[in-house]
Amino acid sequence: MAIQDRRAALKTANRHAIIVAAAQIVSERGLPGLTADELAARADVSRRTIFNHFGSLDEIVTAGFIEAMGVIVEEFTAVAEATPVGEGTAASMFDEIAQVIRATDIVTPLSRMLRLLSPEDPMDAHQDARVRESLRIISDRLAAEVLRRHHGADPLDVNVLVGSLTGGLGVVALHWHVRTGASDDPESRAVWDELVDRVLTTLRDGFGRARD
Amino acid sequence: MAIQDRRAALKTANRHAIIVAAAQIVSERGLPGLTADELAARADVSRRTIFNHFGSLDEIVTAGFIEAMGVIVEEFTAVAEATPVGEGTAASMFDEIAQVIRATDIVTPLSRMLRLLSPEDPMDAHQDARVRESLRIISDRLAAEVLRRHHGADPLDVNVLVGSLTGGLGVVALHWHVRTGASDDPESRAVWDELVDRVLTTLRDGFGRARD
DNA sequence: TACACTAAGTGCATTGCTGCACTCAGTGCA
DNA sequence: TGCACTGAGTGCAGCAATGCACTTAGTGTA
Repeated sequence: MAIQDRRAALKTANRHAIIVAAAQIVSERGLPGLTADELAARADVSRRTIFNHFGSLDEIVTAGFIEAMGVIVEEFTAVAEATPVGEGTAASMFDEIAQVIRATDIVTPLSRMLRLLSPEDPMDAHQDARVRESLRIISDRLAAEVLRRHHGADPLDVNVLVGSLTGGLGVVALHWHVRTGASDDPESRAVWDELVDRVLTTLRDGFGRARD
Repeated sequence: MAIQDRRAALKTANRHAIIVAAAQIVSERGLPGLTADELAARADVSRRTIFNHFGSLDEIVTAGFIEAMGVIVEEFTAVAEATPVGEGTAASMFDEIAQVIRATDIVTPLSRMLRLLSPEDPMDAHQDARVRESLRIISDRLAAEVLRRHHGADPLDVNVLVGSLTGGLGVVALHWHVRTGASDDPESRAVWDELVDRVLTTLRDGFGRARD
């Protein structure tokens, strides 16, 4: 990692300041409360600078999303690395991933992320795309981790496994958002755990055995 | 006073940061301790920027001197404006100025200024020029204030009066520097007051009556 | 319905900062 | 005494931020 010169450092810092300021404003007032002028003032840059870094206000919100996403990925990685390697069967790989998912604090960053979405219509196409993108990132990361641990595993199997899991997680996330408003409190966390358990159990036992 | 745009504001702030940082470094290590690299780091600008603003390191020290000078002038002005106007005789004008001088906290800024000078040789020509310049500024300011208050006063009389006073003050300042190292503490302040009293008394009573 | 206003976004020129390479002067050491 | 090193200062080009004017789209009001 090369040492940044002052220019690169300033550019990076300003980009970050814009993202952070946007997230704060949206958090306080919602998306309609985000204006370029106020964002510039809060980020301590000129308005023109905002558009030097980003094509639109919407893009900044997405960048905030991706940053929060990065937090989840980091957590996943740390927990995954601390999770014992199993036998390499499909079931043991599933259990490893399930363990990682359960052991990772997803609610904190997810709550922050989902609050960046419009509260009125969490299911609209644009925001759905954001959630999908996030899940693709997580999926890739998890698959890479599993393949790293199990050299002999068939990549297709792994990707199907991981894809199914994260697909289920995506549904959970949106369902949880609708149900709890993505607030971060003991009740919403209980709901999250319950929903996660449900999906993990269903996927582990298979859909053919569901709801005996 | 026009509102500065961000560029002008940054330029001003950087210039000031350089001056302040230089004063700090010199205060801690003396003039030989001032290097462009360290100054840049402390002022949080690039080294090249320093020379965008100033022609030399020496010029920065002088700028710091002039800034401290500005503080003295401001104090003088404030105290002078709060001092009652006398009858307009030479004696009363002298007393007004003497009152201003006594009522003004000169030691604080002067201590800071003199510490910017080389501690080894406070009397060398280059630094002497700085002190002279400072006294000329004060002298001009005082003379202007006296003439403002006394429209009927002869400018020559006023300038002789003020010039003699500030000349005497200059000697006091350097003598005080040699004697106390320009440190700012109760002892050095007592020395300052004693020296000032001495000069004021001598000038008020005249040299012919000194040391009865 | 037309107009005025507001705010996002764009184009372009300017500004001050910055990086880099260089010169010069001073210093220390073999 | 010559050389290597260090640090102040200089020249020049590039960079990112900035200012400013403009366009476009959306909204509200008469």
